[in-house]
Amino acid sequence: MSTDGTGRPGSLSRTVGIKQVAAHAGVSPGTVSNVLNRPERVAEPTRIRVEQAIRELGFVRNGSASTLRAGHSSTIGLMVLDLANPFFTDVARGVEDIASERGYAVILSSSGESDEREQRNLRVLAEQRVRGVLLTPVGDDGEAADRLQERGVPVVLLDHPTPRANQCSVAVDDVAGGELAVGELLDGGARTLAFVTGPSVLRQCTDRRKGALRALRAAGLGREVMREVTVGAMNARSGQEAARRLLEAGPPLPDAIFCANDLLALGVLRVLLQAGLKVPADIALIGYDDIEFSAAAAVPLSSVRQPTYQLGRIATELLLEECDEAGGHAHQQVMFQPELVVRESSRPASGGTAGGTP
Amino acid sequence: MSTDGTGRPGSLSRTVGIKQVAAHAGVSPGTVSNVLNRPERVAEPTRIRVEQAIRELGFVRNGSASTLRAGHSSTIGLMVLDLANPFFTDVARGVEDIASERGYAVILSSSGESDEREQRNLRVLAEQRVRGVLLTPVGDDGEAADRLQERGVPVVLLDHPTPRANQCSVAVDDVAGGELAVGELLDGGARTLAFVTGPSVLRQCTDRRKGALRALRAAGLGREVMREVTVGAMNARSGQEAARRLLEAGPPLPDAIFCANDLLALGVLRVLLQAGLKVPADIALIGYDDIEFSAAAAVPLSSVRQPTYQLGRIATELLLEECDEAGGHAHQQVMFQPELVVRESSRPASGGTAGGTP
DNA sequence: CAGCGGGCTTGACACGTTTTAATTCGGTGA
DNA sequence: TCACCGAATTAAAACGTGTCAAGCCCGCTG
Repeated sequence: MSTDGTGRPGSLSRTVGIKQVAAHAGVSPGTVSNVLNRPERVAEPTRIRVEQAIRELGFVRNGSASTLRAGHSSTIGLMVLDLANPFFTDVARGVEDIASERGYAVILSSSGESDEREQRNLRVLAEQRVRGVLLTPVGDDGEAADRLQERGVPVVLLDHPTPRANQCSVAVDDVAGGELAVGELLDGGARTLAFVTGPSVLRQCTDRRKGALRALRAAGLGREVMREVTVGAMNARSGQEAARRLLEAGPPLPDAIFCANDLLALGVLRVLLQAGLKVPADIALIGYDDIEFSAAAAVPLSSVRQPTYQLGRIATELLLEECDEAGGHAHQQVMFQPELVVRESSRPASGGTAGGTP
Repeated sequence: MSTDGTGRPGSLSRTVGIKQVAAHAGVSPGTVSNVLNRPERVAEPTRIRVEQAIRELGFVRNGSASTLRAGHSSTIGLMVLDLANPFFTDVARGVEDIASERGYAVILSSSGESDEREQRNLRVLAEQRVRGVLLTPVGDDGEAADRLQERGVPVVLLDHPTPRANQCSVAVDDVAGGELAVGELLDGGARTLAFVTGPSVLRQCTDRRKGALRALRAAGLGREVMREVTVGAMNARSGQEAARRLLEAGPPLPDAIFCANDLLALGVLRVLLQAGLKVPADIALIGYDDIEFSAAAAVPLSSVRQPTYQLGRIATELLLEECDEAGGHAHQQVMFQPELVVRESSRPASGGTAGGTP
């Protein structure tokens, strides 16, 4: 009874490893490893015996040892700007679906729009020797991505286009989106605007602004008709702050407000309504992302829809392709087009049940 | 420029490990390890030399090797029911704040309310040899937690009370919360109710139901006045489905609806308004969790607030305490009390300023 | 029957870090 | 002068798995 195969009668046989399994099944450790990694190479009866031993001992493979030996783990990192933003949780769903389909696990991480936290968390991913990283970067310089790639970690930029040919990216045309949004507001009759936006280090913000300006130009308006309100984060709380600043600024309120995302817009909406303003009659409003809650807001929010879930899926597919095919991988820059979703918040004139694009 | 310090000009610098650093600094690998883990044990000048070598070579420690040697990593796992639920992302914020404060990284994972995914993801965490796990379990039997604990992985149950004295848990009294919610509806004059809820494997659902029934009893009403609508998931889409089922069921609509969480409630609200019903005049509504979007809904949603962020913080503190103090850790079961938040959706009598849809 | 080849299995080493015991070295008290 | 001390550093032995060359067994062919 004392011969449990470990040869260490004195100590309680703690961690069960590949060796214990091997002893219990009467094979060598190498064979157990083969059962785990290339089952086709091992004869049926042996395989079954080993699998049974695995079950009986409750063996779970030690990922660190695997990773150490292989040089990389079977995990990918996903770094987003804000986990509390439904946009990113939708993306994450797409990522997880594809990854788990292919046998990869996902380490989810959020930079909270902070450069410093981005760096810290990327370092953790690097220490974990993740197989690859999906990154929505805070800054625009791509330095973080470069450092990882130099180290041999494939990176796919997520919701961030890149001009460089040596990396993959998946994004949505935010300039076009901004143009759509402001175009809609102008179509609704607005002549003065406000643009509520987050930190300018976020490409999403600057691109959507660029699109907004383009729409103004197309309508023959100067950029001076658009007041800009910049806040520190792209969430509802900051949206409220922005709206308060707008209201405090004085009576000549803009005809309409374009918010760089829906969270900001929901915050703005809340303060406007509390102030007794009618949306869109007194002031029109449009957001960006078309998160689920926008449709259910106090005034259903017009927005710009992105293929969120697809974004995550495609990015993950590209990343895993890059991981699997060592050299022969052609980098791609994928760009989706956004879609205008008109609800009640953007059009004072057309109060229609059957909204939709003209 | 070709002399990058590695001495291998031809190939892209091989993986730089502790050995390369040691060679570059003219010390032994052991000393480098000491610099990383117990800097106080190494003399000032050597330490500085090593630190410089680390910077020059761009060394990042190989986490798998550390983990392998130590037997466990410096990461904790956080497994929630649904990442798309703002309740859980708030909790996650609390977890991350404490964890990173203590030098731990967090692996975020979601079971999507699926038993199978919970198991699969817990296995991944086990393979990664996480230091401990924060778990909001899908089932009620605690079997998953047991298996981990047997393997020596500390587990703290999150948003899930436990009667067992051998594990920690942090939770909010959902029975009391359910009672508060239905009490509010009854106070508003409702005499017939509907309870919209998710799968009964979720303790949150069954406890809130229990509280609801308790409130009915307290008001001298029988449980037959409360119709139950059970859907497959606790999100807005399922809420919409529930509301449709309620409407299709026929004319004698209940006076009020209690939803097991705010996502369900938002979905319900949307369908009710689309059907031309006035909330709360025609039908009152209350949710649970008090997520941020509830206050901004078409009809501001009454709800039951939980100390979400605190939940994450306390749970993490307990977990890390259990990890650090090997034996001398006293298990605790923490239970918070929820708080009723009354807005417009729950009281037909107390007329709000603005109502329903335009 | 010898030789051969193919399918399975084995054994041993390497991965990068931590840790323990051992070593060096200059200094100090007896 | 010597033994001894403490501080700083080193050498070497793990940790559990994957890999790969080598070995084994068996049936088949010449």
